[in-house]
Amino acid sequence: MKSEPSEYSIDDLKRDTKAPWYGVRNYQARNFMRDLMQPGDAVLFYHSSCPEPGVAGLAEVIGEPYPDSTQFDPKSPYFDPKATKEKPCWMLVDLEFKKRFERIISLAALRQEKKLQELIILRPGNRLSITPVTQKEFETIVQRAA
DNA sequence: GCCAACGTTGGC
DNA sequence: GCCAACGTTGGC
Repeated sequence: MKSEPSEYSIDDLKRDTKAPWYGVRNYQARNFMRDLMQPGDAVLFYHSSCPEPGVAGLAEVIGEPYPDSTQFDPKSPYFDPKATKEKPCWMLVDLEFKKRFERIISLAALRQEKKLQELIILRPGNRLSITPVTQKEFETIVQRAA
């Protein structure tokens, strides 16, 4: 899951311990979250749009997906006039902090790893803020942090 | 349903 | 700040 550290970083999650992942407004990313995520799932926390983009740590999904309340709030930048409480459009999950890597696993390092050639986030032009990762990809990345 | 214009993302 | 790659919007 991507986040701009100037908005919300792994250190923010460490401080808060838990956080709702609100503000996803892309259908494909929402579908991954809604259809694939389950409590207990491990999450790679990725810092984007920053001096050193890369995987900054680990989190865990701690509940079923549920409606993102910011879509109903006219004062929120994530307000969506098409959404109603009867028919919510956008979902979120709650995350719990697990680990902050001592060093960021940089995007450059991810690109150098042959086992990660299929990683969605490395595909040209990919901008999705939430993407699935295979078990092997996950293990390869976590090993790099050791 | 097509497509041009526009907005956003995100690395560099 | 630039720019490529998308996604979204809205006229037709």
